[in-house]
Amino acid sequence: MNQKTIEAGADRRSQLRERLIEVAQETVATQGLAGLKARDLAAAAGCALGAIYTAFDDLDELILRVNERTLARLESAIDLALGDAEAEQALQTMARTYLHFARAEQPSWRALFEHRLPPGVAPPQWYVDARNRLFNRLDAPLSQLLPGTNHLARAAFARTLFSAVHGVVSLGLEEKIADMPPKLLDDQLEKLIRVVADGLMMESARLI
Amino acid sequence: MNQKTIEAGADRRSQLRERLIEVAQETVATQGLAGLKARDLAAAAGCALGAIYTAFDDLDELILRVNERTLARLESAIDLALGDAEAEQALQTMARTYLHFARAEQPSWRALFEHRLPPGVAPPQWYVDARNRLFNRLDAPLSQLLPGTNHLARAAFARTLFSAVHGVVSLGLEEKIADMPPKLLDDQLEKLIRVVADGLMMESARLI
DNA sequence: AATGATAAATGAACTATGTTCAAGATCGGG
DNA sequence: CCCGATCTTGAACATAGTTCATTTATCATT
Repeated sequence: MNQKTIEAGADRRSQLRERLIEVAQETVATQGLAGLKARDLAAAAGCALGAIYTAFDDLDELILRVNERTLARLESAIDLALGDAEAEQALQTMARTYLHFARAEQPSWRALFEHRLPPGVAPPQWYVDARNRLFNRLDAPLSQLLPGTNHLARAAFARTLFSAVHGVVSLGLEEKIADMPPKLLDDQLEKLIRVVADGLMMESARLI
Repeated sequence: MNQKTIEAGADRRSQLRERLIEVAQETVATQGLAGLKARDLAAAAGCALGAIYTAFDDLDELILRVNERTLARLESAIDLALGDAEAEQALQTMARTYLHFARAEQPSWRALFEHRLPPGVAPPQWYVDARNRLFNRLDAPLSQLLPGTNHLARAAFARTLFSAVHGVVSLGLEEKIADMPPKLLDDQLEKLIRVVADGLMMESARLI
């Protein structure tokens, strides 16, 4: 087999991958992770059941690819919303955008956190990287709010703040706990950021 | 059939329920929700496969009962740790206890949030109540920190604060993102509470 | 104690799902 | 046009939760 053949094969496979990711993404967006079934997926993508496994090791890999795209959309939404706001405003905007994104794409967003790899299996590096890019978005506004702190400390707190916001959004949108009027959730998230920003400024002041 | 027979039947069934909950709880604690299989469960509890469905409608109901117990243990751990600490210290203690509990019983704790009911199915009231009891634990310290606020506003923020702490713990313990040294997580959680407590005091001061 | 009616328990069978792989289809080079 | 290498296919397998006809146990009555 010559080079051309190999490329043609690789190309067909990557076209199939692309189609499967798109179809899966659509399913996850409308029916959530639990709605993703190998047989339905194959039917919707117009390929054989077994073909899925020529494009991906298993459904976990496909799900991670779908999640990667969701993370990319989330990143875009945040970048778009950010503009050149600064410090507390930037944090407020990011938190609000995160909440809006989660609301607008609830099943896809939930899939980011619902999906679990088999025990002992580490997520691939490309996925870890995609996630870390999100945390980095917080670094600039935090360095404005906390001048003079070192990068590592800020990165750690950036992650903490992201997690806190995620927790509020996550449990806030979960009806299992108690349904929360949308306005209340908006306000609570804003309050949390305001309180944290105030608290951080107090920390800074204390050190002077 | 007379009354006695009915009672004997109900009693046997409730003994079976108890045994199943205990065995399931053990499995969830060691292998997580994903490790809970109907056939293994029946074998471990020494009953027939079908007997599970005489005691519970389905595995979801059993899982909710297991989760109810986990929530009860979490409540106990928090009450025990609290003693009569006040305001910020109480919040710090609760957050720390929550983190410790999550670490000590990671699979059981994770099961609280991993488990999803089929779409459209609401959780039973007894489960919602068990969850709300947790949020209420935050009310007393918050009312110290925010004197003069009304109960509803405090309850809303109590939930927000719980969610924020949960987010930090949840993503902090998740290796999928990036593994976090335990000490760093401890410190970050403490910092978040300190910052929030400071921020809240500033809010209060502003109103005077 | 024996009997029959009623209830409870059982586990084979059914459905649904991810995954594999032997068999067939496809394709390029000679 | 044929051969061998490669890719594609979907039936078959493994493993789930759930059901229900059958078996077993229980208990009031005689």
